[in-house]
Amino acid sequence: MKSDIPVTSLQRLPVYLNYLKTSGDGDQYISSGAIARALDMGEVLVRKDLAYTSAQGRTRVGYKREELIAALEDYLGCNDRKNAVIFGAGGLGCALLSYGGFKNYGIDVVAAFDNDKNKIGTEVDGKPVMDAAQACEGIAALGAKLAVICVPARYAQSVADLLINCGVRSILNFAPVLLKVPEGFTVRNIDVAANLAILSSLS
Amino acid sequence: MKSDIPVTSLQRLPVYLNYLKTSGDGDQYISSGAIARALDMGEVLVRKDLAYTSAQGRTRVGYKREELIAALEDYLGCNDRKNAVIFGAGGLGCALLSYGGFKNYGIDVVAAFDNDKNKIGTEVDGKPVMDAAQACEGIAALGAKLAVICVPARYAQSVADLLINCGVRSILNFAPVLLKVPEGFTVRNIDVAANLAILSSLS
DNA sequence: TAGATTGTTAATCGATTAACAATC
DNA sequence: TAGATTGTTAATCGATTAACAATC
Repeated sequence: MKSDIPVTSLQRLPVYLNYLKTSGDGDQYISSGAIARALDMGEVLVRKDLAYTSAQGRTRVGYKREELIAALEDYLGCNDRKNAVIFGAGGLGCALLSYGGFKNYGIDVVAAFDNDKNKIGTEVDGKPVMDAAQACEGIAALGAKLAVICVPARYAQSVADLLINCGVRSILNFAPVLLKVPEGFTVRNIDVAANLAILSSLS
Repeated sequence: MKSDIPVTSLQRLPVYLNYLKTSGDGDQYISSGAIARALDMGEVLVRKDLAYTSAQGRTRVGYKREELIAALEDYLGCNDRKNAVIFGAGGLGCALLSYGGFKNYGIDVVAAFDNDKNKIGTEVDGKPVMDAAQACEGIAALGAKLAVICVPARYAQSVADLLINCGVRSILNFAPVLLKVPEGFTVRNIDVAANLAILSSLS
């Protein structure tokens, strides 16, 4: 969709958005310099990043706060409703089912899938845990194009294959394995344990 | 500790390690080219990354699998036992308390802290949820230098301030805010919702 | 030996930063 | 007007890739 923006820039846009949404100091305008200082970045970088969106700065005053938020939300697709499903209703999967933060980005996490008989049929935060064996029908019915993999590493690739088959386009993968997906599909990985290990190596 | 390695390289080391640990095909040796193909990377990059560790390749045959794993584990500090605590015993915090993946990196998640009276005194996977008001004593007693912040965004900075004060050196932060910490302390951020939003922007 | 592989030096590429003209 | 700010072009920096000598 946004093929021209570097991923590094794209990754910073939610940071700007979060900052802007939580830092209203009453002023209608905010400059790239003020954002840069608050987030400890270069101000040119901020302007470059913001230039990928439809945001228009005004010389002398900066960006209109409200417009900038709207431009970021628009660029990040926060106004498009998208359904996401979770695969694996363990601790992490259930935590994500009830996490409220996705709605800021227009994402509804609508269901989880699992193959544990004891979990199937239950609800978490009003969202159903469904039978993994019926995942394809479920995903199709829900129109989900986004999925989050929260199963143990050894099952992750087969879950990914299934998801790809069911019409999911993008996968957020918490399992510590590299998933192979066909051209045109997208995966992002979050390895929590590795992140903590990296952190501890750095200090 | 490892101030000379680029963070980009450091971030790939756990990927190599996971791959090596799960891909034993019986062969005693593995080449950088084989790793590169499996992980879809350049082979020179793999060799450069591995060269930061104590791994020694052998011309003609590649790296001895076992030695390479050992070198990566050593470099990443998997053999040093480190205690970590979780701040915030909500869904995510509890999921991390019972997540087994940290032990691969020598990290023991030993306790969580919360200020909810109903949670204090309970256990999750045999690990205690303790009173946030006693966090400093607890962290000192446990000798934890690593912490994971799983509280709502508006509390994250004050929790970080507390942690810094209690002797924590490194923080993994799941709250979507930029934490300010003094020089010499390290923070890594994981914003799950933003990751899903980025993913959906990419497709 | 010929071929496969490492490890290193040089070249390229991409992202960040610096410089600066334009604007109000 | 002078000063502050944007947006863009040029320079720098760092990471990745290409080239290649050394090795067995």
